[in-house]
Amino acid sequence: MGVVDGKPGLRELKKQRTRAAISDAAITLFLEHGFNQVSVAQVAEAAEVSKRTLFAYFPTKEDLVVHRLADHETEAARVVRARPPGTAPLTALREHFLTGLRERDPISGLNDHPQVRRVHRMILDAPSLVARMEGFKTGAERALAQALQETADTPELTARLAAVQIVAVQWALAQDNAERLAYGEPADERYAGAVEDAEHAFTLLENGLHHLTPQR
Amino acid sequence: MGVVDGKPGLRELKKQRTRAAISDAAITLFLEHGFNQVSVAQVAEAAEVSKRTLFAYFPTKEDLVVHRLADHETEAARVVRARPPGTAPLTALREHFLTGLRERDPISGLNDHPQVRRVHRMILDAPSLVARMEGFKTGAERALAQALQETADTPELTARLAAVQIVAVQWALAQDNAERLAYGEPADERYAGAVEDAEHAFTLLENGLHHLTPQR
DNA sequence: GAGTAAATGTATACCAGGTGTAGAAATCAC
DNA sequence: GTGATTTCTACACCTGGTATACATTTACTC
Repeated sequence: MGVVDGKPGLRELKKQRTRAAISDAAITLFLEHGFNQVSVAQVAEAAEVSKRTLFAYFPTKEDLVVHRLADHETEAARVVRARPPGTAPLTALREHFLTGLRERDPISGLNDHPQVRRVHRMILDAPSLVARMEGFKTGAERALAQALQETADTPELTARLAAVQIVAVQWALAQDNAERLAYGEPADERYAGAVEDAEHAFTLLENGLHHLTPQR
Repeated sequence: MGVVDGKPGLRELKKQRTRAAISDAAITLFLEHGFNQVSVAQVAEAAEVSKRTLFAYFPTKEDLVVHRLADHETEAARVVRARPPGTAPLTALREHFLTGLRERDPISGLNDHPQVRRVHRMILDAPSLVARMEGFKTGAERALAQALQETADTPELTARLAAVQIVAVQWALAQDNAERLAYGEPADERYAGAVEDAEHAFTLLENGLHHLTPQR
């Protein structure tokens, strides 16, 4: 029953294999023809599995894509929890984001490998997938809020407010990078600007928006 | 063709009437039995219209509900654009939000009329409707970013970052209020706390998160 | 006021995502 | 092996949404 079972068993093994086969078939087909252009029946056929079985492994068509990104949902929360003692949450998060940029982590929007870009394009072209990504943000907010509350001794409301701000900003930064890469800018060329933007964004988070001038 | 036409015409009139009939039938049925428990065919029948006609007026089932909230998508942007000269965007938005609380605007989450609460419950119970609301947030962010950029002489990135933070915070405040009301707290009783929370949130937006202690 | 083009509504059939059911087949424990 | 349990499958079905082809209504022109 547990995730890591002492007795893998033939059953568990086949399950994992089937799951991987379905997921692989799905990604391959989706990348080739587009998410909306491929039916779940086609995916099931390609994976040599019945439609019903497919839905036993992935409750919705969208899950065939997004299950691979599930880990990222709690990433910010984990970073906050794992920060070294004496470090402010925002500092740890900024450091982590900058590391992501440096390593071209796809989540930072700064990875221009064709594979990654094709995945990105596939998601943007399918409204239902975009909606699921939005849902991810909500999950990330909740997890981060809890992490802040528990590890930074922050009141519930403040934790929630901080969490939604942070998640929104990180998301915006990543989207901005991805958008520029989609326009053809190479990642290495964008890197310096991405770092600058990230620094600016985290500074804004720390110091607030009072610089917004009243000028009209 | 224009929204306000000198010649309403019988055609236009009937169209509006049909549209209203469909929308009313939908809301009534959805509130009574739940969004997912009512099929569009039932709505069409209740409105004495064919299914195809229904979809000519509302492109998706969700639109039967959310078309009534479409105005709110650009509300924050309008507030920023309409602020008196010499006023900071955040000041205008805070003022507007507080006014919403005072007037128990449903968008502030502080309206406990049974109708409003039932609508709220209906939305929360239907994942596809929740997803649509998330989409609203995205639209609100975009509109607000543009308003900030155009009226506050803010760089594009800063405007976007500020916009996502502001929208996220307002949404969180409203959700928090709505949640408490859903738990039975009367709006009048919650009012003072809601104002306090809003003030706190906007202060946080203005002054930043540097108060988040590193304490572990 | 009659005739006609355009817009609107309808019936019907269809596609895709997703579920319920009952039973076949594989796996496991003994 | 045998029996119980899980997993898979085939099949039928429901619902949201679209395509087509046709009927009806409205509005404009003369």
